[in-house]
Formats: sequence, C-alpha cells, structure tokens
Amino acid sequence: MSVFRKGAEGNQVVPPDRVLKLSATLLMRELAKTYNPNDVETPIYERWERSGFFNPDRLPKAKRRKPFSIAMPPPNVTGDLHLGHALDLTTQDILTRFHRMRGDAALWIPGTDHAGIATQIMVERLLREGGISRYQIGRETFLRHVWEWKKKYGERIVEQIKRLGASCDWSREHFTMDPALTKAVKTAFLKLYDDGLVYRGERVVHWCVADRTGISDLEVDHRQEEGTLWYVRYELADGTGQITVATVRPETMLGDTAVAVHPDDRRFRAAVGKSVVLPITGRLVPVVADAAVDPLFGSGAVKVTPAHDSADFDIAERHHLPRLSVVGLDGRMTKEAGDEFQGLTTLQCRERVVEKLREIGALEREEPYTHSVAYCSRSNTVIEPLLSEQWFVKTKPLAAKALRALRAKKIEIVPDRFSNLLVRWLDHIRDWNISRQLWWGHRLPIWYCVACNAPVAAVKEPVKRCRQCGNNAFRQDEDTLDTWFSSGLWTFSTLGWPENTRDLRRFHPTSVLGTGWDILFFWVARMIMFSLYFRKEVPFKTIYIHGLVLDERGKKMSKSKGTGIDPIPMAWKYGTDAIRLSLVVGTAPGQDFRMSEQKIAGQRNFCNKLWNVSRYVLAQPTPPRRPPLAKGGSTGGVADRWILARLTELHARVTDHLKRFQFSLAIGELQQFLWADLADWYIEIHKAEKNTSLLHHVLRHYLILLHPFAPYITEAIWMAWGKQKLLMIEEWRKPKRLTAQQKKSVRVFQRFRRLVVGLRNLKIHGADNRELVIRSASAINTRLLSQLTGVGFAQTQGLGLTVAGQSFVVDQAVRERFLAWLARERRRLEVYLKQKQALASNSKAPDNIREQALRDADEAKHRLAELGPE
RNA sequence: GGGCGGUUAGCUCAGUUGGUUAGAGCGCCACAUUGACAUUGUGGAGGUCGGAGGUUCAAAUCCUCCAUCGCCCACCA
Repeated sequence: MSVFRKGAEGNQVVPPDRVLKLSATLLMRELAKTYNPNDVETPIYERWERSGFFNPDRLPKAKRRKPFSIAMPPPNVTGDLHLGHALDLTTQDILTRFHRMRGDAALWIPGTDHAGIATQIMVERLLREGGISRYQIGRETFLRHVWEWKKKYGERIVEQIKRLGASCDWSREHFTMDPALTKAVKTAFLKLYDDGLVYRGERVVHWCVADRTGISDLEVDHRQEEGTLWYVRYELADGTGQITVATVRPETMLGDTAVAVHPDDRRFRAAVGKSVVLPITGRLVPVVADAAVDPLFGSGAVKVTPAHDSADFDIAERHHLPRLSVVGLDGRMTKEAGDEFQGLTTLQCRERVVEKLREIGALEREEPYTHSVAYCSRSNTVIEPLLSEQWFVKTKPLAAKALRALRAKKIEIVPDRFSNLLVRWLDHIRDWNISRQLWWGHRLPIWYCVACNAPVAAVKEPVKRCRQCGNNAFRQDEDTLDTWFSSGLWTFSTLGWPENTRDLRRFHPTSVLGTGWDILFFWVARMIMFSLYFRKEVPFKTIYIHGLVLDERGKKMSKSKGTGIDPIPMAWKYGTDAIRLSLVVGTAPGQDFRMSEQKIAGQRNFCNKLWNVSRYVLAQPTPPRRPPLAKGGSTGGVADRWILARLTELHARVTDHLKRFQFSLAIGELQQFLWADLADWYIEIHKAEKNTSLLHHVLRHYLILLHPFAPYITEAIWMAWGKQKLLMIEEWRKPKRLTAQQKKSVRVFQRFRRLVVGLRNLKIHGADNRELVIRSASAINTRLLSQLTGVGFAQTQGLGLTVAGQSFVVDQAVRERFLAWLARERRRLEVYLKQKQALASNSKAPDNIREQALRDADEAKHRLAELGPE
C-alpha cells in the first residue's frame, strides 16, 4: 500500500513530487493511516542527492558559510554494514544535517577501506570453496578476484549507506586504494623513509600461520588457557651441577642459545659464564645474567630462545647471542630443529620433546599452569612468534607530537575519559610493524637491486643504476602495508593531500571524528600521529566516541553466532528513521548499549505518532501566515502561549544538547514534546476549542528540529505539506531565551494541567449529570476543563475549588473520592511548600537557588489556593 | 599485575555544573474505543539510586573504602 494513498490498490508508489500538488484536506484522505517508509525513502534520498546539497559548494550562499567537516570512518569492503556502522552513520549524519541547517558549509566525506587482511581472508575463503588456493593462481590473478569482490561489496555498502540516509558528499567519495590515495600513501611512506623513521629489521614478530603474515601487537588477542609448565633440567657442561628451567613451550628449547638468570640470584652465581648442555640436541649454550629475569618465577632460570620470543630476543641482543629459527613460516619445525623433528607442527613436536625428556630423565616435574596464549584476531589461530624481516615505523617521535597535542587539549574528546586512555597508550607505544606478507594492499614503494639487494625507496621503479653496484635491474618488495597505514592518512588524503587543494585548506583539520572506542588505537591514535607529522596540525578538533552495540544478552554482536541485527532488513521492516532513533535514544557517549528489535519497533511507533499528528495538523485549514495568539476562547490564549514557549524552550535545549553531542538528551526532549505536549495536550485542546490555529506553525518548527534525527519521515511530511524547498536546508535559527512572560505561561499551564490530571484520576469524567463547582482565581479554564474532563463546572465568585453542596448532582462516592484527593494533594503541597520556604530562607544557599525556591514556593501557594480551604 | 566502565522501577536504560516532588521506553494492571493514530488514548502500581562511611545548607551526582559484573592493556618464561 502506498504511503500517500489510503487503501490504494497495488504497489504504485506516489512520487513525493506529486504530493506537492495535493491540498491539505485532500491529504487527510490521501495519506495512509500508518507511515510506510519503504515508499518514500528511496525517492526522497534520490531527491536529496539530485539537489546537490550534500556538496557544500552547492548550498545556497556557499561562499559565506563557515566550514564544518567530517571524514566518515570508511567501512571495510568485507561484507555488509552492521549496526555499529549504522550508529557511526547516524550520529555523524545528525551532526552534518544540524550544521547544514544552521548555515555551515557542511561536508561529510564518505568512503570505503580496502581492509587488507580482512578482505584477503574473505576472498581466499571464497576461492578455497572452489578448491583454489591463492598460490595456485598467483598474485595478479588473485588480485583480480579481490578487485571483483571490492566492486561488488563496495557498491553494496554505498547503497546501504544511502539507505541509512547519510547526507554525505558522493562527489568526494574515496577508496583507500584509489590512485589519489595510493599516491598519498606512497608520499607519506617516502617522507617517513627519508626522515629515517622507517626501518627494516629482523625481529620476532607475531606470525599468523593461517594467513602467512606478520601482524601488529594490536591484532593479537590474549586468552587465558590451561596448560602445563614443564621443568627441564640442563646439566652444566663441566659436570658441577645443573640448572632447571621452566617452560610452557618445550619444543622451543631446540632453538635455545642460552640460559639466563638474574644477576643478583645467589643460587646461580657460580653458574654464570659457564655452559650448559641442551638435552636432546647436546648443544652447549652459555649461562648469562640478565636483569629481565624474575628470580621468583618458576625455577628462577629461564631458557633463552631468541628467534621465538621477543623478550628472549632482547636478552640475546644484550649478550650477543646467536638466533636459531626452529619454527618456519608454515608453523612447522625447520631443519635447524633437527632431522627428528623437522616438518612436525609445534604441537606434535612439543609432545615428542616432552616424551624424549622424560626418557632421558631431564624432565624434573610438570605442573598444570594457566597462562595467556596469543591468538590472531583475524584467523583465530595461535600466533607463532618468529624471526622475520619486517618494516617498522619508529613511533616514539610521532607519538611525542601526539602527546603534546593531547596534553595541550588541542583535541576535545567526548567523553573525556578516553583521552587518558589514548595518552597512556601513546606513552607506552612500541614500534609499528607496517609490513604485511599479503597481496591485497598498498605494495611497499621499496625496490631492491637484483644484484646486490640494496633497497631504494621510490614512487616508481628506479631507472637509474644501483648506487652500490651499478646494476640497473630492480625488483619491488613483495610486502604490502598494514591497512591502518592508509586509513591513518584519511582525514587529509581524502581532501587531496599531498596536493595543496582548496578543500584541504578549507576543511582540514576536520571538525569532528565520530567512531567507536574499539578502534581508538588502531585508527584514531595513528591519525593524530600522522596528521601532526605530515600536516603539522591535528586531524580533527573533536572526537565523539560512541559505545558499541551489544545484543540482547549484553554480548558483542557476532555474525558467526547469529546474534547480530542487520540494519538493512530492519530498515525495510520498520523504516530507517526507527533504526536511527533506536541507536540514539537512551544512550550515553562512550557507553555500550543493548539493542533489540523491540526497541526499533518502539521507535517505529514514535514515527507513526508523528505521522498521524501531521495528518491531523495538515487537515486543518492553512492560516495565511502565522496567526495571532488567541485572545478569547475559554483558554484565553493560555494554551497558545504555552505551546509557543515550550517550542522556544525545546529549540534552545535541542540546540544546546547537539552542540555538546548529547544526542540522547536531544531526542528525549523532542519525543517528550511530541507525545506529552503536542499530541496529548495541545491537539486535544485544539479539538475542544477549535479556536487555536498555531498548529501549522508548531509542526513546521518541530519538523526542522527533528529532521537531523529522523530525516526521511520529516522530509516526507514536509513534501506532503507541499513545501517547495527541501526541509534538509531549512534554516535552524539561533535559539532564543524564554521571556519572563513565556516562563510564566509555562507555569500557569502546567498548574492547569495538573488540575485536569487530578480530576481525571478521580475518574469523574464522562458522567452527564454530575456537576462540580470550581471557584478559582484562575478562571481561565472552567469551560475547557469541562471539555477535557467531561464534567460540568459552574463558576462562582471567590477562591477555591470545592465540591458543590447538596443541590448539585454529585453522587456520594465521587464526592468522597474528590474530597480525599483534595486533602491528599493539600498535604503533599504543604510539605513541599515548607521545604521550599526553608530553602528560600536558608542564608547559606546561593541566591539563584533561593530565588528558584521562592518561585517554587509561590507556585505551591497558588496551587494550594486553587484547591481551596479545608 | 595495572587501568576503565557498569550497578537507578519487573526488563533495557537516561539523568548536563551537586539544587523541582529521581525520569523515559517496554512489560504489567484498570479503564476508554470507530476520533489524526490499536503501530491508539487515559490513569495506576512499581525506586532505602549496589553497601558502608565522609564532605555540604543540600548528594543518584563529589571523596574514601568494600562488594559485584563487564571490558581494555601487559614480553607471568
């Protein structure tokens, strides 16, 4: 059924443009009873896109606008968007739309990330299903497959971003492996290289056997696991004794090149400098003293395996020990491990070694032991630490700049507690392994002379002769860069860097970065370091950090466990706005929160409420322009003044909340207004009085305020209304402060409202021949009160609200309930009044608090007066 | 081993600089019914704000300690 046609047959969609021609009364009949998002979302997005307003250069008065920019965290081209992306997009779209409406040159740059290892794994998995390995088809063919994948998922992701209503500038879309961005990556790498900040070296790296690549510290997960601690006895070569070492990986002893003890450890003082015999292999290795050894752990002596443990590597450096690789890149034992073990997996070898040690009596004892095991966060397999030639970035100088900027508060972080986290991480940063033994990614711009192997860094293959040996043939390094290298440049590479473009000058540093805390180190920290290094400025002025979306049980959503909620099917079912709202309602910055379909359904209900409020309002005759406040009528314009004051208040509060990134508070105010003020009261009063006519004005203003949060439905109503201009560029005015008069009208109305609710609670509405007498100073509303409660009221002179005497037809039960209610209400108010008076006369309380208390006391007095004397 | 966060109604969560009678949604109960809206309306019940102490005229909010759940970091061989 079409959203614009009640009971229309078939699936004919009425294009939004056609609605422009519908008159208001017609609309009442034409608009479906429930909001049907699927009919409007795609055409509305197309219309937004056609308008060109996503591009700040094409906004009205573009040149006079103040820049506001956001770089979208580029989703990986690995699959579909999940709710985390939807949250990213929603908060950033709210900000972008808000600033656009406030008159800024709002630029939101979209894009996608090639996501090196993640994407390569997906494609490899796909090929493996067809029985093909990447080694069979070779690098070039494999990359063709990945590009195909990228095209498919890249396009799909763009469609999904659009579906979520993101108002980003597609004319500036980027992909991390675009030629322009590839150039940025090369430029950045070469600059670091020239500045001596990248180096190549053989280090112990985290090696993922499944993916055949080294990975960075951040890509490793540590898990506590039950294992065994084996105590192995090494005999001193001179026969003067023995040293026992403890290990959880006995197979690595085949690669031991020393035993280390603490220099102050008396137990081993005599042994230092001597040699021990490695059991099984019979090799002689020295005993060295090193402060890194904890004398209290295990036996106090540690076996040193420089090639397969980074701590041991450091010890070996200090003592000039040789490195012996016994585990190969395939995760199997090498020739160096000995013929007996070569080709075994580490686990098989471990069993064999333990067995042998037991046979020869070198195994002193074994005990169960819980320790942490390193896993590759991508492939979920155990990491083998091993020696490998890799490229590193010296991060200390980069981190120093970042730390200075953070400490100088050059970047505002919302919520602030995350800045400490960043600072601590940067403080303890270690060099960054940026080379990956992958095929998908930016290949290192490093060339080696085929004759002498001397490296040359260059954008293209060098044509000159090798400086070392004069040869002129080169081969490029096989490795690619860590995917975070290119995304670290994102805020400025997407604006044209290294070219000095107008965009770059105008929009960098970007205004806000919005992201989840989970990629703070991976991405945010690196962007800060890179931007300060390459641009000498921060990449963004503010970081807004949102929490992660959890499933209904409070666990991270996981595709493999099937606990995730896909945003796109949900958009079809409940509408995009419902999803966007459900991601923002009841959340706090940086705080993880649970998501459920029920919550989305609840927000759908809100959208539907708005839809129906609009149906009602649009059916009312359009006033020529904003009408004057009602003077006569039973409310004497009180309701009008009240709703306008509330609207002014709402406008100010929502603006303020948005400036502070308090999305949840902003939407909370907006929803309360619609439900509790506009629909439940103002419209009810309108029905009763038929006298107020500010409805159009209020709805128009409300749609502007709600638009950043729920862009589709607000724009749909706007179009249905027949507005020519798009809502997305309506002006969001500067907020005004409430006048004293307005504040008063809010108070007066709220008093009135309380009275009505009180009467309703008595359930004395609806009866025909009951009549109560209201004798009240606020004579504003006896008639209205009658209409709202269904009870007849007569007005007499004097103060107080009382039940009329016997002469009126009020049955005994009602009368008693009413009197009891009056008494209760009076008691409560008296207690309240006393408190407030005490506070007002409290000389230690600050003046503004006392004034407020005085006003509250006054208010309570008024209400007491209305309730009348005992 | 360090650090961070949570603990507020039956459930999921807001709560800005300490200052209204601590709020919302869902759920529950009662009532309403062709109304702009059953994707509805009205009302209700339900809270010692994890515990103890402290600061303050005033604490869900600030401080200390404790309990408990969760997360992050760390070369415990």
